[in-house]
Amino acid sequence: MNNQEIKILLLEDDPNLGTILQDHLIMNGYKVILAVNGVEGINIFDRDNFDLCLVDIMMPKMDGFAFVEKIRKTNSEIPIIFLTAKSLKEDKIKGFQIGCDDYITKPFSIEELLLRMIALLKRSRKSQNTQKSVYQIGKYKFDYNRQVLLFQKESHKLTTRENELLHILVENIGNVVERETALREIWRDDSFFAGRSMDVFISKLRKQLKKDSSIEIISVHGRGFKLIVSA
Amino acid sequence: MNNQEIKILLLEDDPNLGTILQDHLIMNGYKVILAVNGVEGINIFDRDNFDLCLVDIMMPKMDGFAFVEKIRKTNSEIPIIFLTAKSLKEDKIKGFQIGCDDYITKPFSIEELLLRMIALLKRSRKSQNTQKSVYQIGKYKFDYNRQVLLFQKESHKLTTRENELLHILVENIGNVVERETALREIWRDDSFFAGRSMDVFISKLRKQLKKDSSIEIISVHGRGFKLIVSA
DNA sequence: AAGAAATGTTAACAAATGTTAAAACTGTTT
DNA sequence: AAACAGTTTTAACATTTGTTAACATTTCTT
Repeated sequence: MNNQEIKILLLEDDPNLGTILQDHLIMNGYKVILAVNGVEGINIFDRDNFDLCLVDIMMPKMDGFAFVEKIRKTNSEIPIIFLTAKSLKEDKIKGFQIGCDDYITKPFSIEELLLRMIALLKRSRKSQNTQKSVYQIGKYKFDYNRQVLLFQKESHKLTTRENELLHILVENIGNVVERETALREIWRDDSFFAGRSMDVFISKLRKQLKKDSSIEIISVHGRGFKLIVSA
Repeated sequence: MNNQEIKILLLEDDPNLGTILQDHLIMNGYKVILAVNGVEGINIFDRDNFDLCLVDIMMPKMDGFAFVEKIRKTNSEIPIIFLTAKSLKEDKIKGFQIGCDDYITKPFSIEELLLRMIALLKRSRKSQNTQKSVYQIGKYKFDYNRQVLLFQKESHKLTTRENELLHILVENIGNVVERETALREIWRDDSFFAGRSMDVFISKLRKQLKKDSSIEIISVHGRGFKLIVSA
């Protein structure tokens, strides 16, 4: 799939920022429709088929939250990135995030926005594929879709976090998974506490993979973790 | 590695679908050999060196599973994508997946197939990189991936910094590693203090390599360090 | 030879990670 | 609404790792 086919709905009431963003995104190969408030956004959204929404929260007539609330009723899948002013409480945004969502605080660089868009699009495309993915990890089998870890004949259920974390590790087997990358992808939040939470799950995974001593989750100080399976 | 070098064995008994797939894949730069059943597949597979197999499950003479079972006996690494009819139980396929495998349900788009192929090829190439990282340093063995230093039967864990520093030294064994090079690569910072930190780790490595007196980390005043193993 | 700069070494401290358990949260049942 | 079972987060404490400071020694410069 190519960028040229990806259609973005951009909701931004500030005409300056709006057109600048639109220009940059178009330069990067996306199709972008700009709406200046929630009401207009809804109309446009219903008439077309978008792959991603960029939504400013503070807008006249209908704000970002109201907009998202509306479209979520008919479409629970489309990834949304909120554009927020710094002042806004993070709590509120987090409460609003559903499924494939993320948020980014103004002012932000266009590069950062692009990175997050790519991550979200990749993820949402993945989730469309109902199939896929049994991995061999040493003597274990890991079934990502079913969230189970198999050792010989014994199967063990993984929790959501365990499953996601093991998935990102195994997808990058032999390579370092940066803390920040994992936190962004799984926790959508790279705060201090999210980081500690991740450490807890690393510890849990290590326990669950203990039956094969050739498997190790190595911590790379200051960067992250890497999963290795030695010969 | 380039697409032009990637050789694919395609097993598909339906001549229509078979040649369509072959054409599309060739247009995308792959080399593709088409076989119409398992028996023929085995013969071709044994005579050549493929990077990926696309295997239809339902085939006359020898079906996809039987084919894979055969080739897995001699080659446990090559990635395989099963092409399956919708009716088939997912259980059976999943049970079959080992290591770098995936499957895709007919009908599928060529784009989706290409995406999965790329993902698998990337992963299998990575797992190749994972393996070669053990260096002999005098009487020691140094395993960069596992971050361990082995002397006779005793293994000693290295910290991340020790590991990185020893790695850059051993990769340039006999040659000077410039201070600045190491600092930029490992510390990502060539300030005064980072430099002192590096000196500390050089000191630590010297201690850990003391058991073999033919190993030396020589300091080259004003430039950096070099690792040498005499005789 | 004397002073300056670079390196060697050790130890104190700061920061990151490992681990366990309690608290908070979620969804479900009663 | 209370009780619950399962999951995740937060807190606390232990341990490991990395940085900085201090002082010793070596090397270079003049």
